Amino acid sequence: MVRRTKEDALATRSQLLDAAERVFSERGVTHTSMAQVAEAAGVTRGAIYHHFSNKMALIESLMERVRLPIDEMREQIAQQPEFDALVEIQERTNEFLNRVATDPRVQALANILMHKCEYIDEVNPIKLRHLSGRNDCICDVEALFEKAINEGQLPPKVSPRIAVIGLFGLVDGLIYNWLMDDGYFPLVEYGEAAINTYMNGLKA
Amino acid sequence: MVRRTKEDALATRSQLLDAAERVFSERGVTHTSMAQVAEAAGVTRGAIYHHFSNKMALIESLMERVRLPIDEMREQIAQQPEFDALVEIQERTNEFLNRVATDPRVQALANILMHKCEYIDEVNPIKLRHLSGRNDCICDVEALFEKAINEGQLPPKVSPRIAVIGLFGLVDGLIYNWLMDDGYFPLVEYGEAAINTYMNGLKA
DNA sequence: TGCTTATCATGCATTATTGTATGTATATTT
DNA sequence: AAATATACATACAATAATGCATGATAAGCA
Repeated sequence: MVRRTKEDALATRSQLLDAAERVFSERGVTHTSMAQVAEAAGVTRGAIYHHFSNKMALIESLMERVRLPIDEMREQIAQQPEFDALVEIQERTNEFLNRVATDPRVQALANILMHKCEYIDEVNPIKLRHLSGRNDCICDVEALFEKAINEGQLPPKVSPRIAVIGLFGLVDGLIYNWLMDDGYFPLVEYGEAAINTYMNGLKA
Repeated sequence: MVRRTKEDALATRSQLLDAAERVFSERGVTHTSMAQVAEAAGVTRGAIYHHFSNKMALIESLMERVRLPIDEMREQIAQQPEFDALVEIQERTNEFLNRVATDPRVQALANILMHKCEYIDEVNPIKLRHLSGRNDCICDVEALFEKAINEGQLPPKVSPRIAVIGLFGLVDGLIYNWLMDDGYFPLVEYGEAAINTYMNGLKA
């Protein structure tokens, strides 16, 4: 093609990211060549190398694209301090499960991260960023658990640290298994039930 | 080298599998070439291609090597019908966590499966075998949950299906997160606590 | 209006990896 | 003891992917 306008270039960039998201999620990151991404986006490799210096930069941009809405959500939640800490935890996790189950883009990203991407040294920056984002969420929820304990919603013997590690393990594991064998079980229904069970166990 | 005896050949094969396990777990499956596996095993690619037709066959053999002990364990457990279903479930899961945390070979395999291997179409047979093995375990535990419900250890409103999905999600998620950020939390201690919480939640 | 630069396409050289073919020496068989 | 098959090492050809260099065309700007 020829030189397009700036908006067109932005659109091309978006198309490339969309295509990468799809193709990576379908065929795996390292098993997908830049040419295949380009083809899926309807352009040539030249377009990719113009917008992204290499595959890792492409992936980084993919991650950056979802980091923004996540951060927004965290800020938004942080602004409205919730009355009931436990309810907030449950609502957040359920909301998260729902997003994974219904939003195809979130689902594709989760699939890439959990099943279509090898964590090797080269992707360390991406991994670190992912872990850092996770860690922020973990801290949020841990604080909520602490609040719940202080307000007597949970017995004081509960360790907020262990509670949050278990909760995140449960959520991640549910999503991991659900993505691995799609349709094996209804994620939202079973997931909410399992999380409810876990939260009840904390109260006992 | 030269022609060795049959036992030597078997040893070479073992070395190759050991090396593959290590190197795959460290650097990822697709990011590791056959030459690197051979080098780690102290042989050349010729040795690999003599024992395994390609990388997929090598991985399949890796999986086969752990499937045997797992099946043995299942049979062994099946032979001694346990008195207390819930205790058996807990003991099994704790045993599993312990194995992952302490046995470096099990740990390497789990790491490969969860973090160092892209699930693409080509590894479908491996994935299917993995899922089938999982499914057997899931059925075992589901039956145990049913038994626990029938014997009044759990309230009848509990769905054994959902219970087992949640439990496996929890265990897998704990291992997944622990492997992702090694040393982040003590797997056995926190894991047992979280599982205990979950099981208590089922009783409520 | 003319120059510069952004947006891509196309072609090329390099590299890495794979699979196989061949070689070789020894174990195993007859 | 001769023949054969095994257990590898080595060499080679084919493929594919990457990164870059170059080309083309129009947008943005003075």
